[in-house]
Amino acid sequence: MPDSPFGPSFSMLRPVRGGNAFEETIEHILRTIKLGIFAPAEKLPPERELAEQLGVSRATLRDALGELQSAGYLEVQRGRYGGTYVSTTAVQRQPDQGPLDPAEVEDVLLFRSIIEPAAAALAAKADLSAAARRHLQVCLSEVSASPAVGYRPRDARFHIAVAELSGSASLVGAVAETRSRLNELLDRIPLLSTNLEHANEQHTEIAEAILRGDAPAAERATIEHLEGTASLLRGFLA
Amino acid sequence: MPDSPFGPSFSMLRPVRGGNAFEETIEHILRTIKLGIFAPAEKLPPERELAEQLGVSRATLRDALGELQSAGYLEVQRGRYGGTYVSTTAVQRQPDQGPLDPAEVEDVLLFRSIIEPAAAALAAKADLSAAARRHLQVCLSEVSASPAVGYRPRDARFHIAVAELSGSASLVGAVAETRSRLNELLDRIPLLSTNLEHANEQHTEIAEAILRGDAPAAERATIEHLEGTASLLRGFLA
DNA sequence: TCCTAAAGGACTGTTTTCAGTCCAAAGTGT
DNA sequence: ACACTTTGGACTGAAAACAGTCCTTTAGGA
Repeated sequence: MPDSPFGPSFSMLRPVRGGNAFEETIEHILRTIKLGIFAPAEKLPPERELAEQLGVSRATLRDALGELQSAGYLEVQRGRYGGTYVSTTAVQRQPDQGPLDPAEVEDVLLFRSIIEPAAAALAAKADLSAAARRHLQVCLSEVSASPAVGYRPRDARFHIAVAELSGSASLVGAVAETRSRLNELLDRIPLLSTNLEHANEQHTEIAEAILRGDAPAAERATIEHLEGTASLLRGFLA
Repeated sequence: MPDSPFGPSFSMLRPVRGGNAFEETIEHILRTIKLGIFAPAEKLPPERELAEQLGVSRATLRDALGELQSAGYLEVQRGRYGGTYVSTTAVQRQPDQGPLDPAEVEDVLLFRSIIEPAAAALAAKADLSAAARRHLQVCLSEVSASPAVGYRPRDARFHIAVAELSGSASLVGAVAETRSRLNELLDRIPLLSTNLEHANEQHTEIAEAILRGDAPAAERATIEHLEGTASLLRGFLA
């Protein structure tokens, strides 16, 4: 079995784990915030519960929460009916002005262009409950009404909502994970308001196609929408 | 933001890590063997190197290797030019006769039906090097020539090879991971030799379509091939 | 024949992570 | 007012995982 460009390497040299539990926990929570899974002012589960869900000890979780708190992402209230809340005053993110890695950009865009249209098509084919339809509409209206500040998490939330309607847990995971990688890249380029308008129109088109059960249209609209992000991102490669 | 069927739950309650480093390492190495990434009689990298690649300490890695050794998966030779080798005498796997989880079966099959045809189509569109073409042919001939014992790893290897030709690292990862989940399911049902013949024909069809750059044919052949596995597996759900 | 290099084997002390326990704060209801 | 409950906060001892060091085996070459 040759080793040069193929061979064992690719899946073997991959680290078994991302890092230590402390850092991984910070990353994980930060990601859920940036993906809009926890919106500002929303309450996280109690520490004991969250620790169990994340599979880390409460001590480790608390270290992570403490870090995020002092970084301004979380606010904590003690006592009964207290808890940990996502900070409403969005953390001022200074654009991470590292250069974009072209290979990473292409990889994310390509993978995304495979799974997201498929998710949209599946969602359109699915037999959606009333709650599901409402969920999509809520996410759509929230992203449409969003100002530039705080747009990205709501955008991500919408795309994940589409994946959720597909009914495939693996797809949801893949879309969320890929979106997270995409966010890292988008954080390095400016947010243009003309893009937002286009995006909002396309989001509406996708949602409508899904709600009326038109799978090909949902797929096509998603492909078009992704192309917008793709060319935007590619434009900043040069 | 409602919580009932959607909401935060899905990505938050996911454990940050799979378990302890020791068990994760065992799982990881075992998976690479079952995926055919390391073939029997093949030598693993030296412990020091492997430990670094996997991101675990050498002590932990050694614990895992020791476990796999006493389980019969690995054989160890000391001294210069020694090393850790994949056991040639395949471990007699008693069929894990737990019942199949229908939700898991459907999830794996659905996700697979999205990414593998896409990977095949991309591979066909790609501008393949001579080494790449040869790699695919080698994997094809190895799986075609394989007896029933040891078929699964070579089958997996072929599918992963296709994904590798797509040139998308994320796709390779997704295919490998999904295949690993599929293997768990396939281990619970018997291996029928008529299926092998069909599978071999379809593998050939896929490989030929890719090599002549016929993306639609590669995609179609892959879809057909996956349907075979899908109906086989669904047949055992009842 | 002996030396050397490359590999696995074994040990040690430190850091991280854990499970478990108890404390402190702050609403709610009687 | 008071007790109760739910939450975060703090501590402790044990276990896991780590990095680093040294030992042992073995084949090839001087």
